[in-house]
Amino acid sequence: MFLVSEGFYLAQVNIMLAKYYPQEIEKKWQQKWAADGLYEVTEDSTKPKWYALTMFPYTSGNLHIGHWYAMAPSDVYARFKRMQGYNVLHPIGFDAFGLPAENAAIERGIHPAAWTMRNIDNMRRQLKSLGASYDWSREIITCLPEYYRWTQWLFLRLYKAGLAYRAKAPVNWCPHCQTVLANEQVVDGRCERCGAVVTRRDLAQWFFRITRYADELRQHNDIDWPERIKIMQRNWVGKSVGAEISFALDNAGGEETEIRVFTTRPDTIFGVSFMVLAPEHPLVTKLTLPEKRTEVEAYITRSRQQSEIERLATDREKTGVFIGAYATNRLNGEKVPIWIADYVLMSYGTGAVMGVPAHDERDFAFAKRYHLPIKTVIAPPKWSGEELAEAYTTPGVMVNSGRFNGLPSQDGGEAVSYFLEEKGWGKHAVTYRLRDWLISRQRYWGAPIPIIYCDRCGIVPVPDTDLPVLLPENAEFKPTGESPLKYCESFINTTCPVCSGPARRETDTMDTFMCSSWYFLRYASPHCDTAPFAADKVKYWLPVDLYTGGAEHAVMHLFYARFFIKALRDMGLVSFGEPFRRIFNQGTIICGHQKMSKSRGNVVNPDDYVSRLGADVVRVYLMFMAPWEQGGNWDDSGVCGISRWLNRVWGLVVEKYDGGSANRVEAERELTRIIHQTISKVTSDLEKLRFNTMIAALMEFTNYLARVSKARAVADSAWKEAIKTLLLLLAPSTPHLAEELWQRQGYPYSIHYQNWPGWDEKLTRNEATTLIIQVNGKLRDRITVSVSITEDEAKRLALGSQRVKNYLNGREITKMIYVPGKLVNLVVG
RNA sequence: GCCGAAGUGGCGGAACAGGUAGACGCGACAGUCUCAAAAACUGUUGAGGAGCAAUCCUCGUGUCGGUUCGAUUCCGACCUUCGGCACCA
Repeated sequence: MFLVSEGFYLAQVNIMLAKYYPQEIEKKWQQKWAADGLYEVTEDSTKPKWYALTMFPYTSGNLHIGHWYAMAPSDVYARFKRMQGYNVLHPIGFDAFGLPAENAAIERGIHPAAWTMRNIDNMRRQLKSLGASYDWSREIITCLPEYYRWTQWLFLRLYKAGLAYRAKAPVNWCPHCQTVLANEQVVDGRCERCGAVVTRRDLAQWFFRITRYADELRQHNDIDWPERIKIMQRNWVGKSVGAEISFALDNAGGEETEIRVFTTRPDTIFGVSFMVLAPEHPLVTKLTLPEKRTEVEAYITRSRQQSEIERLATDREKTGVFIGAYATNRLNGEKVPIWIADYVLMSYGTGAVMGVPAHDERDFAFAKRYHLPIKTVIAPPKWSGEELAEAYTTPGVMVNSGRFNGLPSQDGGEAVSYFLEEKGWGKHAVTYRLRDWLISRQRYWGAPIPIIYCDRCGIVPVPDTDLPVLLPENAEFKPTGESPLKYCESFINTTCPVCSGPARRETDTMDTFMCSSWYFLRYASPHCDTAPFAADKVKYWLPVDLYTGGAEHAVMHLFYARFFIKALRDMGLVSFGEPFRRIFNQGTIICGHQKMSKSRGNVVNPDDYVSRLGADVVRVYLMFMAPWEQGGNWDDSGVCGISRWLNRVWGLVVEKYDGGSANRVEAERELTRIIHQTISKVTSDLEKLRFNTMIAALMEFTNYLARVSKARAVADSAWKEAIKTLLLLLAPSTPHLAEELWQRQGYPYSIHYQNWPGWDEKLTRNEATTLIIQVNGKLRDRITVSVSITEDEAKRLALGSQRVKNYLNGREITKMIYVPGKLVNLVVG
């Protein structure tokens, strides 16, 4: 190890030039790059653009090695693209509003703004030490008024486009965070942030009409996204195609005449033997017979008390209550009993289902439990009229279905739907699982919703000219279950922009996912003060070419951002419909084969390694330990291996090479071949984001060069060319080391704007190869041959091999397989 | 339960349009240097076996089958791990 104590370093200072001392060169180059604005970019129509974006970090205080894992390889790729001649936008910023900051600030008794800004200072210092090629002049911080002014502006655009509305609805309430949550932030009935069990509340809240884009959000046309994320988004939208069907009510004197249900299986309508309403369904109180009232009300109370988790448990036995009323299946005139059961959800479809026990597992279980009739109307293959042992849910042929008998399920469903439409008893229908996005939060640390309530004028949007609606600094922000802004008199009291009468401000703040739904647009013109973004700059830079980050945002950030862009497109504010052309999810980094966590005490702090070993070493190690998408295990001795390697690289370049001028054709031809092979391998690995094998190729190249150096095998000029290539290939991965050695070799500043080396395919080809000789598929001999060997020659060599003869034992060869230039397989009986 | 990804030396991982399994690195062992240690450098390192030796043989990519001249790679079943979905009518 080159690790040295400070004292030792000072004593050895006279030999420093010969040693790799990353701390020194890294600081030096970082300062120079910053002073020169090396990575600051402007629009340039002469170059192709590349927008390389890494998900911006949340301002939690300290960047851990997981952040590095997200940022180092993506920076390597951005640098690679820059050397390939792209005009690369590689920005960074901070996602700064939100609950964790607020909670942490409360715990520590300081203001969230102070806490957040202090964290940003530290994180900025950490990020700079990584040596990433960020354009710091474009830094954005979402909690500053100059940013959230435009978040509010965008809220108002959505409001004016009819995409933001206020409604009273049962919403998810996190009792720990003391705020409502969007559906996307509830995971298995628990708060996505803190894990508390979520309860229901009826509150008037602001929603975004994301459901209007349900169909488009299911499609991922012309974008290169991980299959996993596309599937999650599609599942989240949850599109179901089927029919909405009306069942007749004939309760004498009642005003209600029908129950509407949604089904994906209109072909099973003749199998309906009961109806089920959600306990919260508005018809329940109207239809329940007096003698059933007590029992029904008790059931409703019980299901209300149940938590989401209990209600969502799938292995629970189905329960329900008959309410005493009947509905009529208009297709066959049958009267069926109406039940309520909590397996039917008010929030989906019409909140009512038709019970077809023969062809639905849930209905089957329910019918068995309450002894309801099970009537087969879709015949399984080879069915001969016997009772079904379990629900038959796959397609079949319609039976016991009157005029529809004999139709296969698919066609039958269509036929039934058309028939219903004809009669006015129903229609084709599509239902989505996706709900509108609830964006109100009853917490302090967020952008205020720019809305004013006036007794005379009602809901009045804040005029653009009055933006931003500033978050008051002096508010008491401890959570109470209501927005802290409610108690801030100076904030809440205002005048109506329409009638100038006294009015009150909306006191809720916005979900922080709103801030991150458009930040990638802001980077194009981060200081624009007349609009959230300058249209021409967005036109130049967007969409993002490669967006990298964790997979945990599949149905939150990535989903919301897509919605935003589609809405902005429809308002004419942007000209594209997808924000991110390609998405790549890196894996998770662990330590000691366990997830890193403060409680386990296994959190790896990059600062320690950067100060001891250098940022270049950390960058390379993160890339080398495993494929990027897989994540990996942080290992202290592994990182030392990288240190050793970079030391050897340093030595190889700095040491005097004296190869004379002798003409050594063979060795130089081999060197040329290996250089070209390495360029080819490194380039294609980088394109595929296969950083681990890219580094391995560079290590092999270094090992090879070490042998060449030791043998003084090639002339000085050839050696110089080899070293030049090595440095260029290293530049994206080890920017400081490469820049330093580049300068020492006398090349012009900066290596990071040099052209990426090209290669000649012809020169990568080997002259000799190893021919594999097999007998019955087992390796028996290897012979070095020319790559241009003919089939006959290869077979002759195979048959001539003494080792092969030992195996043949005089047996007859029945077949010979030849793979050109690679292998001969002799098959014997 | 359903869908998806993955199981390779002591460890992280290479190699898969089917064709030399274990690149590269870590660790370990041995050596050089040193009074010694660290660092650095050099060599060995899948398992088992034969030989003084150079060498050679057998087995080996989660398990069991199949296809094939040949399977880590393709097919089928199963086991394990990790993700995602899960009363959505």
